[in-house]
Amino acid sequence: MAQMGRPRTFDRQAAVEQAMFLFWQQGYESTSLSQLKAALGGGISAPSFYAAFGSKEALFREAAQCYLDTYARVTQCLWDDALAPRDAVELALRQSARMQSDAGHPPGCMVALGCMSAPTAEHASVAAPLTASRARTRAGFVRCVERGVAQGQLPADTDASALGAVFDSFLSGVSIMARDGVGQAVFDAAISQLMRVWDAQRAE
Amino acid sequence: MAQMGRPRTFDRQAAVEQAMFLFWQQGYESTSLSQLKAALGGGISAPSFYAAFGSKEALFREAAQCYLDTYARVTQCLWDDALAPRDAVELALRQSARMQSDAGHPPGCMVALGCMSAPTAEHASVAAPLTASRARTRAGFVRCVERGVAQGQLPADTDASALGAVFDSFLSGVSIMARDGVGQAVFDAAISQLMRVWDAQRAE
DNA sequence: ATATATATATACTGATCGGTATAAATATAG
DNA sequence: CTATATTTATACCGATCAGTATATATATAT
Repeated sequence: MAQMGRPRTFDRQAAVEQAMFLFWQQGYESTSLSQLKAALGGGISAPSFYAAFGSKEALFREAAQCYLDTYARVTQCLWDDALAPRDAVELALRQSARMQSDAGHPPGCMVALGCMSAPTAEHASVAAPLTASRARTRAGFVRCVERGVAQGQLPADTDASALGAVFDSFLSGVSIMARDGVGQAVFDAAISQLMRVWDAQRAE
Repeated sequence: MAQMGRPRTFDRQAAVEQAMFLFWQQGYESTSLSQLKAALGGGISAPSFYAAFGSKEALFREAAQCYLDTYARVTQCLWDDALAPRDAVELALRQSARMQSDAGHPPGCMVALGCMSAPTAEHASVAAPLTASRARTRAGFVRCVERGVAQGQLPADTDASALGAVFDSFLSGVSIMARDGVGQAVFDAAISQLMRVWDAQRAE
């Protein structure tokens, strides 16, 4: 049977997505309830907001999870053992750089930029899911390097955490460059250069 | 002759530095006047604040300039023609990564993290000096690559903007990793790996 | 001493912050 | 129909936001 009570007049999931775009653009603390209420569902009232989402913090958590379930999937290939590890790294970099440069949403990656989303001590815990996601991606790069070693494509004395950090730091930096208006073509050419770090390690 | 009128009871330059640390940690929008008043000179009143600095925005500009004149100098070597271009790039990376990891101030780089310091449209212009500094550093990396080409250390068909973007994006990413607690030793090892991008380009 | 200049302390401003109390509107369940 | 469940609209809450008016304190200039 369907839901009892008066039905809401806006699409809840669409509203979460609109909130995600606002938080993606401005971060948690700099996005006000007024902005959210004005944007969600074309404008909703305060009681509708709290009835639907509970609080600003709860909505941010939903919006962050929405991002992780969609846009953030571009780096999921780092955990795909069916891919050669070098291919997985390159694919993650290219897919993420392309996503971050796409029109239709704020530039950069909400997870990377989220390290400044809730910078005061008071709200630090709000951005914890984003912090965890950054750690996961970092571990994914390291894991690919370790797979490269295990499969004999990289020498046994390879410093996996250092090589993983090279790829991860580059990718985090793409968010800042994308915010500054650097375009996708530059990222693609840069990734081609960056992959030589892997190949140089291999040749030794 | 000395200053007329009642002397202020706090060190103005020290207060600018304390404000710089707060803005560095939290960004422009997330740092409140209450926090600034409580921190500056061990606690000052609102009229003292406005008499000394004019406004929150004016103080941020001073704090940003203070950063640019001190901590941000680590990348100045990118413009030093007395250095071999490859050495200049490596020195900028190592000096910046070390500075960003230093205790005694917030982790990461205020310029890089400043891309989320004033994320709303209302205050976007406040962070303009930081945006300009990022563009300058980016141009510095490209310039070093171009010097490498001009001096015959890199082939003539080198894509300077792509290679420059590799170094710049990596360095921007260091700010995010430093915020996440990654230590300086990892950065140093990563930089050694990253410099192979230059060497691989040279070998062709 | 008086005038001038600057900084201070106390108190306050309107606007916005995130969030809520109350009650009317609109659906289903029986 | 009535009872129940849920969303809505209007109005409001105390707290904090960045910033200021007024008057007092403390220095130099003459």
